[in-house]
Amino acid sequence: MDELSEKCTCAECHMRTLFFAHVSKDELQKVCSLKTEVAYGKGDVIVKEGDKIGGFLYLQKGLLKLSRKTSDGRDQILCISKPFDFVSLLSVFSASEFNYSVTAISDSLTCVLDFNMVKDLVKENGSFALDLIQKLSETSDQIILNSLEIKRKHLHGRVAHVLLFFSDDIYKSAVFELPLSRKEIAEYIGMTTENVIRTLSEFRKDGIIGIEGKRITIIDSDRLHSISEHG
Amino acid sequence: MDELSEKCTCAECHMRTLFFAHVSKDELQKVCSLKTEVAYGKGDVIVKEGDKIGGFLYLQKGLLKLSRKTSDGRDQILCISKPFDFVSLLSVFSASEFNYSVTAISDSLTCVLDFNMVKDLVKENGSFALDLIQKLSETSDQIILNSLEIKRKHLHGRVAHVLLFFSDDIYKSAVFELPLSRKEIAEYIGMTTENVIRTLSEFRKDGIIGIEGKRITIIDSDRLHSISEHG
DNA sequence: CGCGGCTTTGATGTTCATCAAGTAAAGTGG
DNA sequence: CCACTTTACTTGATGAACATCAAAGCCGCG
Repeated sequence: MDELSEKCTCAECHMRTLFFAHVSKDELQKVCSLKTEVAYGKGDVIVKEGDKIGGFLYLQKGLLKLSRKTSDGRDQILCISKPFDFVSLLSVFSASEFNYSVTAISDSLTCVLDFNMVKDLVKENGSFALDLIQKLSETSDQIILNSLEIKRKHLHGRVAHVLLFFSDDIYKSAVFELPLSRKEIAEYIGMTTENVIRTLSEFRKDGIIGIEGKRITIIDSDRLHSISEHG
Repeated sequence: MDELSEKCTCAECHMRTLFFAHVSKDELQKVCSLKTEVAYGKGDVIVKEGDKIGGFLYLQKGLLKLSRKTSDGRDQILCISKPFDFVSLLSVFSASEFNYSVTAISDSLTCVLDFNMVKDLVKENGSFALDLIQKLSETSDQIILNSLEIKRKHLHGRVAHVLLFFSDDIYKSAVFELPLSRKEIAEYIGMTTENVIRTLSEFRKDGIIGIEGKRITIIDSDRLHSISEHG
């Protein structure tokens, strides 16, 4: 118990309420006894596409990107993941290797649990199994829906979409530091770097946003929402 | 037992090996006792976006499309689902309403289980829970990966991709009847109907495929694979 | 300090959506 | 069963959206 709370404050871990709501103290202790916390700096690769799936990965703090390499050597970003949101649940249960790479796009803290422990917990605790299924389902729903939304929009709409994602969903502030390079934004929404930059510049010229390097200020949020929605 | 095998031959149901591998005869009987089989004709709407999630739906025979309406009134098809593949697992566990519509694109037979029964089974049978999680995970992985593949391709590659999907994955034959209209293909791969037709015509002129209405013949499969892969 | 990667802008060409117009096929009501 | 309507399919012409190419400034880092 003491040892547990020394390693990390599992007792106060947000995972407990969200993910382990139906897990007893004893069960939690068992799972947490074999956990490892790892800190990553911005840009660090946490998982590489094709890596053997070892542990069950959970994001405590920070931001990650999930990406894969296309057969012609370019990168595609499938989603940006924040704590609570996606627990790198993708393909953990369906494959023996990761289908995607995971990279920290801001300083991050992960918690790695023993995969077999988690599997045992699923087997033994039906309520936890249901919670896990729900979380997994939500995660994929979100990715699929988001991907369809981006697909249906034109360049301007897509860039607006990304800006609003960071402003509304991640930072909850009109001013924020973009954690992605222009190139990464392009990889995320499926366009070229040049056109991302061009579109951002146009938004600036039209007084919709302010840009100082990576620092973005949303000036006319209504307008940006309208562009995101109707092109 | 007799009654069970009269309703449908649950004992031989393919679901049993794939999905219910770790479910006992008694458990299976309990779940199957409350099942309903429903047949649908081509074009029939099985589930409409926004419908309350009632049962746990499983495809026994046929082909379905999953689609949603965009805010500007167009349709987007997210995936084509065949038996075994996607068990309309999407959003069943994460939402109270369906996020997508489900429509039969060929004559189909579905099996509807009581959702609470399935949930109980998850709670009581840990091995089934793991099987379900794996299936769910595979399904979403497939959709996400497929969506990324389509996204990275140009028109020609996308059309080739769809043709090969039906030829290689679904019908396993060089000759087949397209179950989708040109318009639906367009909705699936994110382009206009006109350009789908134009691209098909070009493939025909180049001697890559044969077209008689909905009947497609893959003549030069290698070439089509190459187009799908490298544009 | 110089090299490589990120950023920016402009010019150019390609890809693709849109518009228009016509044919074929399939359902509908008298 | 046939005229009628609607829906699916097809082709061409045009312009808009977007990628590509080119060139230069900027910044961090060894």
